[in-house]
Amino acid sequence: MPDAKAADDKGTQRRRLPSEERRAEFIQKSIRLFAENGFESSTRELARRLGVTQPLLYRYFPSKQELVSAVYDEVYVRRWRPEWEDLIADRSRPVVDRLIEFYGAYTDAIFHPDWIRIYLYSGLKGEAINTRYMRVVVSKILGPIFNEVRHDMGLPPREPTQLEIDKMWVVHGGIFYFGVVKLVYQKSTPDNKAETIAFGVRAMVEGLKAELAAGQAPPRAG
Amino acid sequence: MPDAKAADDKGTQRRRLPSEERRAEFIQKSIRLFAENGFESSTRELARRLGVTQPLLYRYFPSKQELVSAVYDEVYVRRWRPEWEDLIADRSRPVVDRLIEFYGAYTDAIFHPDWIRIYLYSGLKGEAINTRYMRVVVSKILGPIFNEVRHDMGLPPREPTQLEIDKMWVVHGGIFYFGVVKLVYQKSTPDNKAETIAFGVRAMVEGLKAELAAGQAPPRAG
DNA sequence: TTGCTTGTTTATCGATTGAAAAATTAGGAT
DNA sequence: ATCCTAATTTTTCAATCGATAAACAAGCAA
Repeated sequence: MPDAKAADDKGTQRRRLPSEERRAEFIQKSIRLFAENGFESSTRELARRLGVTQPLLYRYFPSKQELVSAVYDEVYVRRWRPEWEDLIADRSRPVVDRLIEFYGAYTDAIFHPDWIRIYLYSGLKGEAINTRYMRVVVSKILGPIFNEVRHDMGLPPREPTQLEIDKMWVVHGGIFYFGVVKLVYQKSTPDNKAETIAFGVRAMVEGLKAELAAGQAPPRAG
Repeated sequence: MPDAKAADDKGTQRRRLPSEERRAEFIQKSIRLFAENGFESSTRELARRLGVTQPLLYRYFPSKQELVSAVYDEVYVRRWRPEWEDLIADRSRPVVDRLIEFYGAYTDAIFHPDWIRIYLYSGLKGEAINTRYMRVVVSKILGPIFNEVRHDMGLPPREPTQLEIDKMWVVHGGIFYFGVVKLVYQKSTPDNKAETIAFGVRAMVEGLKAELAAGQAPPRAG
């Protein structure tokens, strides 16, 4: 019994991890795997990457869907930085500067193949968390930006209209989609992220200001 | 949703279609199915929707991958309208007008859930056709727009730099992503497409002009 | 009618999937 | 050493997948 049986144990002897650690490992490797191959990736491939057997997964997650949900939570919820909201609202600095810095930090967080691909996959699946995330973007980013621009123009805050939000989506989504093009389609790293973001921010702020000024101007005859 | 079951065994007697017609039917139903559930959708589900049995597929396509390729061809290649290129280049009209009309027509063609979802799915799969399509966008849309704006400023044409293309991607991709948000994430129809596009086009043209004018200006001391 | 072509179905295979049940074993506590 | 708990593996199952081979049947030609 102390006699180790003829071993294919090789370098990889069976590692025994504390429950919480193993669970975290499953989630981390799942993020990578699901990002690469979508959520239909097999649990066996996942186990293979972890160096364990497939049924072990079901010790930690009652079903594959539960694992997927844990991945969503990690990717969507955990990467949001509450200080971004303060950054946007810091009126001691010019609004364009703030937004350039915000989008720099925001894209630092989300311009990773794992994040972007899981976001796209889950969006295509129609997952509820995706809809929830979009509402967060509107309420924590686009809405606040709208009112910071208004404040910069000396206008009182108000709720943006759907059309105004949609116009902001064009630029916000454009910055995101720039990341998609670079990281997913071209599989490369953007080497001019800062300049491209600055272009987008200026376009958003100036476009928005033009619209708001036109809406504010007295109606012309015609 | 008609449930193809015993009920319509009577009404729908076995339909025998000419080879070409049946093949086209397979492709059309595949577009819908793959758009909904991704390319891992089963051939049995496809056959069910067609009201035929699954092995019939293999009379028309040697493998599922061949069917997928046929879908790509239909969706990517067949929807491109060569007249778009003339529209962008029509110098008898103001450049902003042209671009607003172009993007109106372009989004009329691609703002359909089927197209957008298949585009996203194939992009995530890293299909070669996706890369090819992106190059078409650059050479037939972004590049020409760049030089139309330059012409509008009285500047001679030249190849855009990568940075300039990337900046244009932000707006172009923003318009596309606006469609993604509406059609995929919100599953609704944009009711303000024209105004949103006009906003994007103005932002692209004015932003580009500002950059080109700055690049053109004599260097300042400092 | 008979016969032939071809569109379609029936039956089936081997591989792969998510998942359950039961057997094993690592490793700290006693 | 012995025991006990919990981490891990072995074994297995029922569905489902893409694909093949062979049987069947609709419709035109003679």
